[in-house]
Amino acid sequence: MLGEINQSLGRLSRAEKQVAEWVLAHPREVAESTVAEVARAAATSEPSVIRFCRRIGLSGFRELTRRLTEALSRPDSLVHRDVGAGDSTADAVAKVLEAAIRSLVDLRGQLSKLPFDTVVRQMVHARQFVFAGLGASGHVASDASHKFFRLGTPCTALTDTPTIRQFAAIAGSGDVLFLISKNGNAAALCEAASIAGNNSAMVVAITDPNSRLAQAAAYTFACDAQEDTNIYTPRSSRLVHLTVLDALHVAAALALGDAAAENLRRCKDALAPPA
Amino acid sequence: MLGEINQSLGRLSRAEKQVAEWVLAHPREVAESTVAEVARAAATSEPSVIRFCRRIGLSGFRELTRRLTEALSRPDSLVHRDVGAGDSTADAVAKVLEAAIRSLVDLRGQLSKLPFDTVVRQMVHARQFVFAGLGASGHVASDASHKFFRLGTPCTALTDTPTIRQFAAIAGSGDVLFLISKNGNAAALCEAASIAGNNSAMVVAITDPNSRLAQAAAYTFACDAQEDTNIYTPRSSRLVHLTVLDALHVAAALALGDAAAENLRRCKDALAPPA
DNA sequence: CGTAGGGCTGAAATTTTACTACGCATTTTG
DNA sequence: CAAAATGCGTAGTAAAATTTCAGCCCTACG
Repeated sequence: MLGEINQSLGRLSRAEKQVAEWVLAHPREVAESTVAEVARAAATSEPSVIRFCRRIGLSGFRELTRRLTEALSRPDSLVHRDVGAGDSTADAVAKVLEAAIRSLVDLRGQLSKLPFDTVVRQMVHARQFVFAGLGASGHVASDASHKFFRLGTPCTALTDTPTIRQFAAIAGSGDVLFLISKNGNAAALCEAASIAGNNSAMVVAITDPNSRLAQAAAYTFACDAQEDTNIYTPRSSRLVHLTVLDALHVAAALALGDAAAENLRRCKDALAPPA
Repeated sequence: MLGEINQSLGRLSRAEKQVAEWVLAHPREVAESTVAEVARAAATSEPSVIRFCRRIGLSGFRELTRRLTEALSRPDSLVHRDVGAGDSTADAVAKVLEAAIRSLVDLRGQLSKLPFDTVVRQMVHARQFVFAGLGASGHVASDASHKFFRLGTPCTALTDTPTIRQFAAIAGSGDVLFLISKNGNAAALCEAASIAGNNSAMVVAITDPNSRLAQAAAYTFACDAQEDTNIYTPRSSRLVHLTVLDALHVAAALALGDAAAENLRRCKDALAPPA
């Protein structure tokens, strides 16, 4: 849809082109707007908006909005563009959200390559889970710990370098160490991975597949760290990491069976006591 | 969407139920119809159609058609089923991911209703940002604080009840208090919202729109808390909250202009020093 | 058994929105 | 340089969405 508009840009007259450009730049807003609003936004008149719709082969404005909502509700049809200094609030918000959705859709496309099965199988017998991350990934680690402890297996989150180093030194068989990092080149994490691995702990990295950390870990959940040349780009990787851990959590709960289910139920009741 | 209608069937009156049933039976037709046509097809009057739309939480008929075309053009119109004890690891992982994507897509559908513009405009002049949340939302608050401080405005995260209470007591003009909660019925947060509001701080809630907290706050980012009857369901609300805050962060950065951009750039360099 | 009240309903009025007719202006062309 | 043509926006029209309001039915209570 948006592609077709782009293609016919050459055949349009001045006012129509103004409309087309606004539609291309703000499709989601247009999908919820009225003719008058679009006309004002494109600095032209209402008839020009209608004429634009006709020119690209639609029956009228109603069909334009319908087609746009259709096109935009396919999660995979997003055209990701970076946020720039000229963007309006609505533009920026929309772009951030689309980037977030896209990163999860990308993850979905790679699911079959991720070692969920293997890792979960080993988690069932673990003595404890340890989640380690620095900076933003530290929050992800805390969140994970906060979630996994409900399964009944002991959990900790480590969010600073010295503590992670110390844990790696005392890690042992039965310990599962999750190392979370966006681009996976923090030296402390890589060293921790090797050391803990040598101590026969199970080391799982959630990071970029081409990183040093990924090499050092026994298992890796590959989450491509798209380079952020743009200062405004938020770290969508956090979302991906959180979601991977969510999935691991659910899968582990299932693998652990009734005992874990019972623990989860009790946790739920503890928050909202049943009458 | 269709599921929500089905769910609220019980709460509808006779005429509204007729409309609901017609919509459920012929969603595709409704998406392209007018109010009059639907009224006639459902053997009722136009106002009843409108009332039906309002009753299920929409702003009017236009939004009903928009939502329907969205729902119908979604490639995975497979009904999301909860994770169950019989699921394989791969099934469970796929479902978790599907739910995560869906929650963000839903958020995107509601973007225009969220007060990004208003809130950002006031954030520009803020003296400090304070993010408060309990439990899992506490991690979201920490993450937000960790992110917003890069703009140059002072930031804190409060993640326990007594601290939140104390801050509300001393909050003042120029302070922006973000209260993050999944279902928004924690008493401490609600009280903090009122108290801080009375102290002329700006109170922004990121929570369920029907909650007490949403009432108590000056501005609300409505994130529907889909009830989790299922013990395995992870809290997708975290993802939504994080993403809302990501968007706010970027929008605020743009609104703050060059000074914020410069701060962001310096932060980036601090992590990866340029040669 | 009657009546007051509340809520539901649809006819009609109102407002909003999409679309059309027409004349002016600018460009195009012989 | 004149005549034609094309495109543009003002103003109007038709249609659609939404609100208003009076009647109705059902319930509650005297």
